[in-house]
Amino acid sequence: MVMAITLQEIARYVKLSPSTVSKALNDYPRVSDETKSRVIAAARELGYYPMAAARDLRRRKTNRIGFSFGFPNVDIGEFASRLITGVVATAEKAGYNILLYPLTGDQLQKLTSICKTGEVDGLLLMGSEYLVESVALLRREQFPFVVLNRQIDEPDVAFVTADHVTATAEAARHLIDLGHRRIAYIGQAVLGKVHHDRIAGYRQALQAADLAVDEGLVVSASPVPGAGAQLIRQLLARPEPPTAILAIHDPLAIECLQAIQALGLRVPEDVAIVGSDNLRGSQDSRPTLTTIHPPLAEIGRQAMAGLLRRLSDNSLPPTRLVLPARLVIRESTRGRSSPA
Amino acid sequence: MVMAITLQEIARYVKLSPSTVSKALNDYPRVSDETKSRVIAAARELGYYPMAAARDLRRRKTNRIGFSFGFPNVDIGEFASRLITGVVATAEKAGYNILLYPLTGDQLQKLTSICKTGEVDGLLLMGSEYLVESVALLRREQFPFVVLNRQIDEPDVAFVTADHVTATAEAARHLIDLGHRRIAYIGQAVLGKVHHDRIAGYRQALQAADLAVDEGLVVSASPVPGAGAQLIRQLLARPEPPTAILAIHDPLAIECLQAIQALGLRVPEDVAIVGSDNLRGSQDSRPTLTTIHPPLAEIGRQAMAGLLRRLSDNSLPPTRLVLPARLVIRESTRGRSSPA
DNA sequence: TTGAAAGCGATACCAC
DNA sequence: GTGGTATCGCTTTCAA
Repeated sequence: MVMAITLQEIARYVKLSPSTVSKALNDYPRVSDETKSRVIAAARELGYYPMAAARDLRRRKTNRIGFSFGFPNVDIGEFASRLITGVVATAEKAGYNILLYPLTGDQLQKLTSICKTGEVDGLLLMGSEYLVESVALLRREQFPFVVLNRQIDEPDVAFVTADHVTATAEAARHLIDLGHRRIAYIGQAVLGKVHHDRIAGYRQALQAADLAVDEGLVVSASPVPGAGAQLIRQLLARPEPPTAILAIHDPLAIECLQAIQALGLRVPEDVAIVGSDNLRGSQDSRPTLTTIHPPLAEIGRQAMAGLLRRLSDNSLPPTRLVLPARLVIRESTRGRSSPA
Repeated sequence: MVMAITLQEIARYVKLSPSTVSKALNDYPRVSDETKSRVIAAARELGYYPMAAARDLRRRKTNRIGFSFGFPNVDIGEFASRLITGVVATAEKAGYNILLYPLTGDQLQKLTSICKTGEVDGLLLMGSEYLVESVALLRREQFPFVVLNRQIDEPDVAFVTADHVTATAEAARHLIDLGHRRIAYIGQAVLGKVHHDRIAGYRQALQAADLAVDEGLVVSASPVPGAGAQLIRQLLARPEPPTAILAIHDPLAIECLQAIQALGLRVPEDVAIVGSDNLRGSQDSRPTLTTIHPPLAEIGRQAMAGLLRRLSDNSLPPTRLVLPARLVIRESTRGRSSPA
């Protein structure tokens, strides 16, 4: 890697002091137009780019934002990549770059180090098992951060998420409108708040329709393959089996769907099913899957924008956003139609 | 963000010079064990983490690796995220972090700046429209990099990719073994070398089976939705329509599959179809999709490992790896079976 | 084995 | 409007 040009050399080249050159390049107010253009020309000519480390050290600012996520537990699946896509788009426009922080091992220690090394100016935090402790830590360190896809109670914590409660209620109501009376909810307790939000939405819709909640129909699957299929078999073996299933995310929904079909039942005629997240697979399954679509890229964009706002003026109130999620109705509830 | 502890303060605290403290923390040879442990204890006690910018400046090394990708053209879909997952896993173990570089606008200028700002020690380059120019530029700058998922001719350029030629030949042979004689190839010319590699594999398999290549069956779709369906209709309207399709990637294959079904034909009975990349959707389609599985996470791991090797000793020969891709046979060629 | 001092490359304060 | 100089926090000779 060939030695790069420094600001000093530009200064010598144009016969000006380094400080003036710096000012010219950084568009300071009191530099003559002529000087400015001469310096800029020289910089371009010599192929000058300021060395990041030196600049960061002096400015105490890196123009980098961290994106943290559980790993390999959470890993960079389609879900995270949709978030990142939005994050990157907004960051890019503002001249920021994204540094990936997989949180393995001692997550809290990792976070501490992120705060103290000053490698990034702020952090986007994806829900992990230690979200509560992580939030507490970052708050204590007064490190700028925004939580992705989780709602946080503490009023000074910034977050951007989808409205899981309302979306789930809407999904349940959709099923109720179709005549379903025994609707099961299959969640994953490991998903924490999202899990509870969905249950809340589920209850809300049933109550609004004057339907009693059968607690035996509200279940949690462990996050291992096959757990959903197992639960489906148990649910459908009940004396009064459900006629519809709400699953906490699409892969689980598709696993359920296939388990239902394996039992010789038809979807949606015998059992209807709704997933969540609108992952690619939900369009490709047969029947295609009705699912909740959370605007993940938009969550990423808004979270990034909120973080940038906070960095530019930390007296601004924290960004606390619950974006609407919409229900995408497909064949798994509505009945088959001709392929789209 | 609360002011962090510096090495100076540790030094004062343990009544040693900053240089000694630095050496103790960085595990230098000639520091007494007692001093070392005292310093380490103090650092832990005071919650010291070295400031990244200062360290990077002095060391001329950041322990960061860039991951560049076309954006939004390429964007961070499932494909890129599988690569990144491997990259991150390997980087993490070696104490490196990944910085995302979406290449928008003037890609070559972006690359130049990546080289010269010294923000990262090396670069993983995902194929983009300007891959050839990008490679030339990085070579000229003598910046350490490895190309992902593309084979590069210049012998000193490092890359890690899957064997598209052999994999495509294997897929074609699979179809031939099933009795197919008129096999179409639907690619996307924008994918450059991969596109040509697949065609080469396709020809190779046909020739090996003494089948003539009907050039009318080798087509390229533009990368817009619906382009594949359009081509399918044209191909199937020919006097001698193909009985099997090789598509360059799964989304295109699924689009074709659905277009075939929309014409009232059955897959695989009337037309068989093979995709590539083994994306999630390929398991969920009906029928499920036979597809080529490139070991993307492994490509990411190997590329990262190769880059690290090069950074530790740049006299080592460049990592040039073509990893085997395997054919995953599912219902779209084999015929339906009971759901897995 | 420890310490003093130089310096990495930029920015920012304060004179002029 | 321009320049001198200190400084950001750390590593790294070199001398003791």
